[in-house]
Amino acid sequence: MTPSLTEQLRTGNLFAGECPSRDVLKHVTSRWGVLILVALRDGTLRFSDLRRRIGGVSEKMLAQTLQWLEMDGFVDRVAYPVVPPHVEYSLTPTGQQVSEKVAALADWIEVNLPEVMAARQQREGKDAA
Amino acid sequence: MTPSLTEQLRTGNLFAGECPSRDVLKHVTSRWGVLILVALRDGTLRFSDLRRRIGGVSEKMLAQTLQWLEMDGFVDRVAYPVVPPHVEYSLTPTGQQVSEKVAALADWIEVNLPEVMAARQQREGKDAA
DNA sequence: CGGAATCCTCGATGATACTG
DNA sequence: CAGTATCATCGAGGATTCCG
Repeated sequence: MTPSLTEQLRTGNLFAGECPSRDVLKHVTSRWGVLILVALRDGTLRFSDLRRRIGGVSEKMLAQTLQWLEMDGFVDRVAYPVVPPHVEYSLTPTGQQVSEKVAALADWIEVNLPEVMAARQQREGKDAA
Repeated sequence: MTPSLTEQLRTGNLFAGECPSRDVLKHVTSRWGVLILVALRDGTLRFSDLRRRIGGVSEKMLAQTLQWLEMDGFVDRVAYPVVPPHVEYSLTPTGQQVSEKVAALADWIEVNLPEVMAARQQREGKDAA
């Protein structure tokens, strides 16, 4: 309970139901939010680039999730007034920080997927045993 | 595209829509999954402990999310055959690894919440400006 | 106490069509 | 190309009740 002296000032509290930090968490850990943040780590990408890169996203959800992340200050959107439209998305400095954490989680899952799958198998006949 | 020699074997691919890693990500980053994994870092907790600790969870979702995490091998469930029932939840070794990543993200959000809130304010009058 | 079962709501997500 | 608008769907999540 008592925060250590070295602990940074913790303004938000995710365990409190009404804390706005819950919204930020929701955006970042949303189905496509995670993948967008990870994808943009490679650099600036266009809308269609992201769409191709992230398997299964619809245009709608990609646009909406990008807006969430843009509102939270994680993603920077630059639209060039040309025809046809040209819009580039990139991570803000703040966005790079979150994406780092998110990517670490994503990486862990991708690397340790076999162990998780194995664990599920174990559970299969657990009751019967 | 070409993985570095030092890169660990990456079995899963979150960018592929059909990859089972998507399910793991869904469980871990679910609304309550994140908070459960973080809460259990402090040690073994009972069902009711978790319920009190995590503001806003319903019994149903707590139970369901715990089952997801248990199936994935992240959470260990021990039920003592006594009356009234006594069930303890704790992190498995694998679970401790994911929770580490998840907690890092959660911490970042809690600490940097002010900056995110500030970013949102900036966006407020963006169009008008 | 720790659920399981049931019913219900709403938002995330999807599919399609239209536009600057 | 990069959306927006609209309509439809599905499942996460919630409220309530019942049980060992």
